Amino acid sequence: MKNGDHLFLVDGSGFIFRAFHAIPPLNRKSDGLPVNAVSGFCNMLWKLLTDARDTSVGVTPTHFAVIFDYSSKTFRNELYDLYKANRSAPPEDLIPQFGLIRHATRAFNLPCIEKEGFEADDLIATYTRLAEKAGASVTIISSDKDLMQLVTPNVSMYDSMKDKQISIPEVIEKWGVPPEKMIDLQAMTGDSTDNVPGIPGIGPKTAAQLLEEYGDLDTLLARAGEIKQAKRRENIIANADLARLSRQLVTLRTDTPLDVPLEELHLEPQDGPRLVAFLKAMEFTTLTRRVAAATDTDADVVEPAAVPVEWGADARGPDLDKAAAAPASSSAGEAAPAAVSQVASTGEATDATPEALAQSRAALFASATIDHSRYVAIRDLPTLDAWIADAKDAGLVAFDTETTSLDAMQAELVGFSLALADYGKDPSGTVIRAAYVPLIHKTGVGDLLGGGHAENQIPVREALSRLKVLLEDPSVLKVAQNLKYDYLLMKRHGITVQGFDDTMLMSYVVDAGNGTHGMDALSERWLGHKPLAYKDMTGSGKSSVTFDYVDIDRATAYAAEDAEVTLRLWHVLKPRLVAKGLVRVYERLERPLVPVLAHMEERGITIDRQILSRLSGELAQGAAALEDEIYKLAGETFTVGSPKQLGDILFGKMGLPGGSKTKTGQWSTSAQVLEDLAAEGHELPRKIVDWRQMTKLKSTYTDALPGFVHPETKRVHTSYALAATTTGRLSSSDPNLQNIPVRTAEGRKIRTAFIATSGHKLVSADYSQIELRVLAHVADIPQLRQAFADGVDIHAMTASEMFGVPVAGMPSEIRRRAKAINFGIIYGISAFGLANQLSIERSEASDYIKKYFERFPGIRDYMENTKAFAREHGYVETIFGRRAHYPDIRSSIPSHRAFNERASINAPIQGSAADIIRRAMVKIEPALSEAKLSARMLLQVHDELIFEVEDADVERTIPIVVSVMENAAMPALDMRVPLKVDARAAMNWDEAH
DNA sequence: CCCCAACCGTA
DNA sequence: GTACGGTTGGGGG
Repeated sequence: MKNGDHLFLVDGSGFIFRAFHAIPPLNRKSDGLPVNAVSGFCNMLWKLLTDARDTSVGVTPTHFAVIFDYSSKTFRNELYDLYKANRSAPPEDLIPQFGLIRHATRAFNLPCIEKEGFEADDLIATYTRLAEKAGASVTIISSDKDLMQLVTPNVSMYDSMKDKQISIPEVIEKWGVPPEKMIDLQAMTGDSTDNVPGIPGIGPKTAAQLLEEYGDLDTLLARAGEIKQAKRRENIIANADLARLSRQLVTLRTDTPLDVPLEELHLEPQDGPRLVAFLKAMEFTTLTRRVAAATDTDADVVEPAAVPVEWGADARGPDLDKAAAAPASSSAGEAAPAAVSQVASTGEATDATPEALAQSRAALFASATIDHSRYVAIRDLPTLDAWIADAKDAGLVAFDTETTSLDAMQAELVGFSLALADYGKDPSGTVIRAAYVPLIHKTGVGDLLGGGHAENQIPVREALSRLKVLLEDPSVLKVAQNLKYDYLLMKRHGITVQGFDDTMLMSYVVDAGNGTHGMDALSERWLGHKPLAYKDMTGSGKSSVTFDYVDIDRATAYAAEDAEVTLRLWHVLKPRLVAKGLVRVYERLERPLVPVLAHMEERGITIDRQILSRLSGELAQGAAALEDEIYKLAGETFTVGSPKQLGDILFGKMGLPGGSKTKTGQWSTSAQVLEDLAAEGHELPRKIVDWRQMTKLKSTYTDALPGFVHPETKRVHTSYALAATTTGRLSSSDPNLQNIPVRTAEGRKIRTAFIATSGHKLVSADYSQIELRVLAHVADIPQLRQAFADGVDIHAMTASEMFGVPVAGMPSEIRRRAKAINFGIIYGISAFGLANQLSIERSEASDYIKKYFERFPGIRDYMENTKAFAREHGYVETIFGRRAHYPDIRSSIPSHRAFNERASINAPIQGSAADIIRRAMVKIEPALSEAKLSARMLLQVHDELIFEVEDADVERTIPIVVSVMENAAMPALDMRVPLKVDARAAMNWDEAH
């Protein structure tokens, strides 16, 4: 080895642990062998061997080795028998991968180095110093802090998962000390994962500070008596020996006897067939293809290698070894003769009634095997036209799009898939066929530059013109999973889908509360089939590609399968909807909301970035100033945002009385606890509360929102989830516009940044007390009904009933308590919760509840009846018949049971209110267009709708919106309580609200 | 890279 | 005490 050479040393043992946790589970298709870490390892090696210059390492290796730990017992155990004693056994799925990774290393033609009695880190240290002495530079592929002591101007580390080089400045940035002081720092802080003791109470911050002051550990120990803080001084003096022992443990040995001399680490050329054989055995198709291409190997003629699998001490049996050696299954999708897959026959009778036919078809569609090899890619117009004609004949087609993004406003259409059922003479003759229409797939893989347009794809415009005819024909039922996404995407291409069903929403109506409603979950639940994973097509994380870079055969298997699964799910779910009497809920509260929400998302809302940027600056200044004061009060710097560190300061160092504990046993530092401490006159907690508010507003809102401004529309487009909650509420994300601050004056400033475009106003219309009104209706409480009919202050009325105080001149504290009780009722009240909310004794809260039930016995009846209903049926219902399931309501664990009881008391109230605003939303667009008004609905925040309205239309819009909302329950239901809506117009959301 | 815990914003 | 989603810190070993 000579000057200018570059040695790469991979910390194989470190990598495998980190990769195992960092990379999602990946199992070999043919036998389920876990291979996620092996996959990450192979991809990393390949990248370094071919592409190192393009990573942040920036150089090409001349020498290369992978280093492993030999076993857990090393010379360090002789120094300290507890070294690494608290390591638990590795996860079961990791065990076979240890051996596989060594096989992988050899398949890559790289030295695989380990030595009994030494850790990988010692071998790395020894090679590193030898290479350095020879004039070479070294890159250690690891992010382990234990190796940072090796960093010098010639030696750096590389975190391959973050593509981050770790040199001297990075070490200083992270630890506050240069690499040569890392040993002393680690000796002081210790390491709980390796069971290195260190000095108790000294963390990295303190250690760095002490090293800064005293230079090194020995000096510090010698002069420990000078330390001002009494506790710290005693600690260090008492534990000096532990620190010295720890230093021995963390010091890496640079004199490890080497079996493989440095010279033999010289990088040799790849053995293409050998590596391909290994990768084929692992069934890493993408990497196999890449390696085959780069090494000029014909992958088709290479047999998969026979790789033995070691399951460790408690092996799962030899059959896995056999399976491991078996050849990989052939890949799907090449020139299939026909796109048909036979639906399995269950021998069910074919009764003539529609219900019976549907039931027997449901069983058939649920029980077939899915065969990817039968899918076709449609790559010419005549074929597409034929499929569309067949879809029109059938009157039913499953439809799915493939795109470049989860964000429908930014996504580019890459292709689409269709699935059709030909029912045949009787159900057992039914066949499903599915096809994918690739539109803009590229050749080559995404991470190589360029990649041209793949051949034989129908031009997008032609395909869309044919698709438009199908999608806009209301007589053909389009079935999709999460149609809102595809609807919005198609709308952006000038296509308005008409005549559709959505399997996600069907599932949601049937099963809210019973698991999620994504396609993979539904497929497993109803079809017993696990569809191909999107991640397996595109990869994930930094190395992922967009779907247009997935090769067309694989894309066809994936996309056509999605359409087929959707079609099958529809056949299973539709009869269930009928059988449970939920068709009306689906058709009136779910399906019609798809276009309504898609339109709202497409419109978006304007935000004023200047306002946010100014607020951001103010918050940054405020937070920085508070930080200074916080450090001063704490007597040291620390990460204010870390509840753990904060807890140590407040309740350890400063000795303040701790309030509650979190479920992990940490002292809670919640706002409630800090407020209590502040009330006792402590300065620091108040500052923390203020700091938290400022940083919260900054990070969650003022900093984040501008990032959501769409590059073309210049507006913010949230995404509403229709099937995410158990109760029937919507949720909003990316960004969440349902949690924009309003309670504090500081927070409300953020709302001023939500503005109407010029010539327009924002109109906000919100239901007043809708949940209490629903409660008054469902529980039929005379006093509540009367109060709402009379329009009196409901909380004051409650207080008056309970405490005998007249409404006029009601003290605010009494009203506050009544208000908390009213909310508590809606939440399925408990004495514990009410006591917490009001900061009173539980016994006092109990008395309140008792009193409340005496005055409003109908509410106790409602709560008891609801619990009994939930226990009997496993679900509860809203006033419109929507169901929310609570499968754990019969749990034998009292706390779980109580939780489910409270939730099932809340669900009919929250859910009925959600149903009401859903009905309003469905009715509002037709009402506005009937009145020829320009108002456009933009946002929903559970009990509030926000519109953007031309100035001239504002006055006429408000009464229409109010009327639609107040009458939204009708005619389905005549409520015993009036609904009340307040509406206002202004330039921004803060003033309109 | 991903997940959890803690915290906090909304109705 | 209900229902959500987002951010940060910290762990994994």
